[in-house]
Amino acid sequence: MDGGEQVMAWAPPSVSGASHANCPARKVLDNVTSRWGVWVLIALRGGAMRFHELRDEIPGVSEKMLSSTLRALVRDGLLWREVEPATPPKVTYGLTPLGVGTAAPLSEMFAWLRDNALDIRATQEEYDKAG
Amino acid sequence: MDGGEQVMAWAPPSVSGASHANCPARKVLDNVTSRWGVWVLIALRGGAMRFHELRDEIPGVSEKMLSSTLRALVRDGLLWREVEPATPPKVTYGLTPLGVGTAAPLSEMFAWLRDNALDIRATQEEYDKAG
DNA sequence: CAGTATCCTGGGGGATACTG
DNA sequence: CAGTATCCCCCAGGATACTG
Repeated sequence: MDGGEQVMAWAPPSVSGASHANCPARKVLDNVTSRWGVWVLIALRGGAMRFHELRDEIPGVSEKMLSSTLRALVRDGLLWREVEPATPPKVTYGLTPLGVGTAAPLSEMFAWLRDNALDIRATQEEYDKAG
Repeated sequence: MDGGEQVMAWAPPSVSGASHANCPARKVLDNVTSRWGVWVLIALRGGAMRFHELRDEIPGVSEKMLSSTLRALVRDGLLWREVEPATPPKVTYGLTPLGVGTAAPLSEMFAWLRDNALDIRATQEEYDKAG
């Protein structure tokens, strides 16, 4: 995808208790929290899906972006990809154990946000009014 | 920030069990999972911080991006902002209850990724080798 | 069906300078 | 200290077309 890797030996002082000394997880986090990565992970919690099923399930995603998002997540080991040789071809994507552990808190966070949508709206309007 | 709002009345069929019918949380999710939003939320779990403390705590962030990230998260109600009138000025940011509930799973996910960093690296190299 | 290939644009985001 | 203002670049990502 890039080849430049860029592990970013960032060694932060501490980052408030989290203490993530060396951080190769950073790039992965970027993939996970990428525009479409979030939705792919959440969507696949319901079970493995095929390419076009995912596309149809995730509103607004283009095939190009879905494709590259999937590739990145497979590379990170969060997703598996299975090709069934046939015509027409049949390709299935699903969460690996690593992906399950990642998707779970993500889904939890999304649910939290969704459940508090009304509060959020209110706060936003307040903020905009009182600019 | 934009004024265009764009609530995206997306009404997806289901998105695998999550069933997030209407989704104003989407924009918020974008803010949360934005390049720097993640790190701000995680950093503030350790307690409230001042602007420059945050800047120093989050490697690579520019003041411009930190500023706009903070503004967005305050607007969403995930952060509070307190100004202590003085010279020099003193401004503090912290997690609201809403922010705590958001940052918790986020932090959990990050920890999971960090704990599995070695597996991830291995999978990536495997992937790259086997093109 | 499951993708690539190609072209193109908007705005995310860095660098720098300035202000209350 | 805590930001804004300005300039500008780059690439994430959309549209469209094509292939095994």
